[in-house]
Amino acid sequence: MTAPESRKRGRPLSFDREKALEQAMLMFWQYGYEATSVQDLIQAMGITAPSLYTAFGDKEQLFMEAIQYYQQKDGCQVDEIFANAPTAKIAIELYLHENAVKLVQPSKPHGCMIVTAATNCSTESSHVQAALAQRRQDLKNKIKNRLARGITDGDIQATQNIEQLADFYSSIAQGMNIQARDGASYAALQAISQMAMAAWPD
Amino acid sequence: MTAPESRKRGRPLSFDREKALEQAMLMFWQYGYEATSVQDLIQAMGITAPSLYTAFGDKEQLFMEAIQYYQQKDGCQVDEIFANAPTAKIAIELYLHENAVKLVQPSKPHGCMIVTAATNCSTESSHVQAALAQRRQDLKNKIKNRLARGITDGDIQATQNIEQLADFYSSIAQGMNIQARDGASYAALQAISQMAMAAWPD
DNA sequence: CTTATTTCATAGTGATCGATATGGATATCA
DNA sequence: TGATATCCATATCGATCACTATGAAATAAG
Repeated sequence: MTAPESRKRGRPLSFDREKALEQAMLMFWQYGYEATSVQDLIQAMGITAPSLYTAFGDKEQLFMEAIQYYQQKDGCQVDEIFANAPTAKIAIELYLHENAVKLVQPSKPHGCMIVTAATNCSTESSHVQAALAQRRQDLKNKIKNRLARGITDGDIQATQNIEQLADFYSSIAQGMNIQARDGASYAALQAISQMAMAAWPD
Repeated sequence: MTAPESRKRGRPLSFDREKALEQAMLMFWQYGYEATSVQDLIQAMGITAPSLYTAFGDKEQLFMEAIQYYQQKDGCQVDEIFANAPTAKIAIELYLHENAVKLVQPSKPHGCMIVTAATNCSTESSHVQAALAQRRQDLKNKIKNRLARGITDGDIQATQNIEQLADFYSSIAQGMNIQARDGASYAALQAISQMAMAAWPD
């Protein structure tokens, strides 16, 4: 039903759309949604304001695309980790480790964009804030689902409170995020995640 | 050496300075430093812009005063808790409990102002951001000192890694903060703090 | 070629940002 | 009383906010 991919008609883009998006992501990641001005963005992306608006819609749509790009490139690949881990405990352990790695990547902003990029928002950007909160909720649900699979697989006792465990370990990941923002090293983050695993109910 | 408290000369303030400060704190607490405009502030405080500037200096000084007011009125009284707790473990336990209470006070913004109010900042407000980071560091140091007292008192083994424990429990407190921001109940926060205590190295 | 389509660069939109100049109002002090 | 000091109300400052109108430049289609 879809028409065959035809060449676009008019003048072609004079910049790499993905590279521009990456630069925008880095700015949003470091400074957050509202604190990053369009002026900051076009400077980092190396394009002019009209180019930004024709290529990405507006600031909010650009941010949403940047979030998506972040999750693909610099976020934890939690689906893959959870699918491949043999037990729920190992799944959480691997996730927290991956989290520690991603929170302090060299020459990238420290911390997690999903947690950090829209915490201080005026009422006008409440949907942006809500969108990130939803992504955090999605992660917590994935944790919960992986724990439930642990019960099915038999490596978690059925009496365990899955909801509570999911709350705890997503809280751990978010606490590690603040620590990373405040300058914690990879080793310090890894120590936190190991201590958190000591609370696992064997 | 200081002169006796003399009545001020000119026209007196027509508003309650402390109540105005409290309203400013609530705005900053909910929306953060940069996302709260001076317009928002004077509306909440019930005063005009010139009154704000003569009474509080500028937006940044008002914010700093609001932070101080927050720590006195709505923050965890950690010094008192740590001083009175009989053991380091009980000290941390009581602190996390107090934290849960303060994070979801009814008819107040959820979460901790010190953690939340200046996470998304442009470069112009980097000193505000740094000031809050310093307060978070202060708290971690207080935790570390209380743990060190535990070694002195004999309720923590001297082989324990104090630094690592302090990192972990301040990380827990900050993770609980994000959860509270995202709508966690007091019961859920309390469950997180109890799970964190399960990681205590007895 | 002409025409249609899209992007580019320049310049500027109204709105809001934090902060203030001005002058009248209200207090204390002598 | 008059002098001094401080505050309040109005109006507004230049700068920046997100965003766009305009028209030239660059491509594809016919």
